[in-house]
Amino acid sequence: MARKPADQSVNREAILLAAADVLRQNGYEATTMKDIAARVGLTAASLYHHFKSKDFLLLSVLEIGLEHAIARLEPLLHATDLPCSERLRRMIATHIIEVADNTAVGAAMVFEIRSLMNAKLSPRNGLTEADYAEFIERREAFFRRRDVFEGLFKQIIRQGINSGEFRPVDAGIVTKAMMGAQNWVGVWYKPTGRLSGPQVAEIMADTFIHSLLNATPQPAPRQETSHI
Amino acid sequence: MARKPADQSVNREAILLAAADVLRQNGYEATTMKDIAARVGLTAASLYHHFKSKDFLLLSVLEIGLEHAIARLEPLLHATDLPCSERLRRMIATHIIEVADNTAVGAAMVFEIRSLMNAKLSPRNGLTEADYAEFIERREAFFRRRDVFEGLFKQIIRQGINSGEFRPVDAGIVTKAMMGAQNWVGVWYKPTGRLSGPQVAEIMADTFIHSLLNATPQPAPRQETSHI
DNA sequence: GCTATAATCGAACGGCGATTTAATTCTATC
DNA sequence: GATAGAATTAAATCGCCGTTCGATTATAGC
Repeated sequence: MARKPADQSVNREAILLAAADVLRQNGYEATTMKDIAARVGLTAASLYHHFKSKDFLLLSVLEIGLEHAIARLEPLLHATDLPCSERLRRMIATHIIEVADNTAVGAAMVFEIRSLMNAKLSPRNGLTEADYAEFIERREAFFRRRDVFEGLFKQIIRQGINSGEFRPVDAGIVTKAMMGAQNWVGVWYKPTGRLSGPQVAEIMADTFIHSLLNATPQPAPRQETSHI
Repeated sequence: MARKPADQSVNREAILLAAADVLRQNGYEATTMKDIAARVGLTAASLYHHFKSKDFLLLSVLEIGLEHAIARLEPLLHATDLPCSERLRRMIATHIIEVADNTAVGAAMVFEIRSLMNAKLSPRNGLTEADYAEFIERREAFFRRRDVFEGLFKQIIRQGINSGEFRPVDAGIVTKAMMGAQNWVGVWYKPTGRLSGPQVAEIMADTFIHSLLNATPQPAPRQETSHI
């Protein structure tokens, strides 16, 4: 009957951050409400004051992560004073730095989407009809936004191809390759590793830009051709 | 007390294939022994005749998938009559075709490694001390083999750089990018999609090869530089 | 201070899933 | 055709997890 004497009021955002972190380590199914609650000094029951269910909590985590990522990338896409290659380079680098910096949200984006799709909820159980409808709606909105996110990269690639700056490639597949490489960073990157986040970002961005440029670029590339 | 009149004797391999398939759809934690058993017309209890535990089952799935992949790639690495670019191209394409063809094993490789690491087993519970030791040992062997797999790609990149065929890049990071892009195929690829597995494989392989080649390649690239 | 509301808690409920057990059926071999 | 071992099963165990509920405490506005 007693209650924790600690400071009250853990806000929604703190819970979401903690959840993202636990989720990255354990995955949705293996993560218990107790785990998440413990990270913010609460009990599992308390979480239900902030979120309707575990599914809604996962959904919220993914939503803020995705919106954050889109918000950072969109301005870069529209920096029309820069050539496509430079815009794309910055987009890739920006996102990778973000993923390396906050692997929680990044990795969650990779791994937990399947859990979201398989979310086994039905109007029965506790959930209200309205709650069920809300979940379905928000989940579909999320997938639409994910397509938007991917579209940011696809757009700039197409633009570069049309302007002749990039060689003609299948923009869809190249985009998928980028997504995979970028997402994967959240899985293997460790802050204690050989390279920093920005360093990794630069190398990867360079790799993809190089794969898109024509064989005869305008500015001479600074590079030795041969060395033992 | 009765028993299924169906054909008896479901062999180990059939179970592993079924498990890989269910695993890809649901993930390790969300997959029940009952799910796997149902795919091969058995009950959950029957699986324990073939595997010591769910953890061992997962481990076995990953082991065969990885060995299969390595076996297909190793010959290509050692085809020294071909230039590095061609060898790498074939390695990438081969693996992507494999992943697209058998998304089960491919996706499992991506997703379930975390479950493997977090496998919450201890000598207590049912597990024997010996069983526990065996699991730990096999798991570490698996991770070593995974490094070998990744090393196949890293090696050929380094070789190409040393021979001057590839431009100097950070082989480690480029390899990670390849791993991410390749693994990701198992997540988004659908046989009913716009492109076939081999088509996807060719485009992706081309993308990465292009990112490695020097600006002045020996054979003239066949490509229009500009088009409206 | 009083009251409404927000935030939290302990405890209990209900279900499900991994695993065990003991029994049953198949299959091959002698 | 008896027997041993392999393969399978139903049923029970045991623990955990999501969720609910009623009660308790903090906080803010009056």
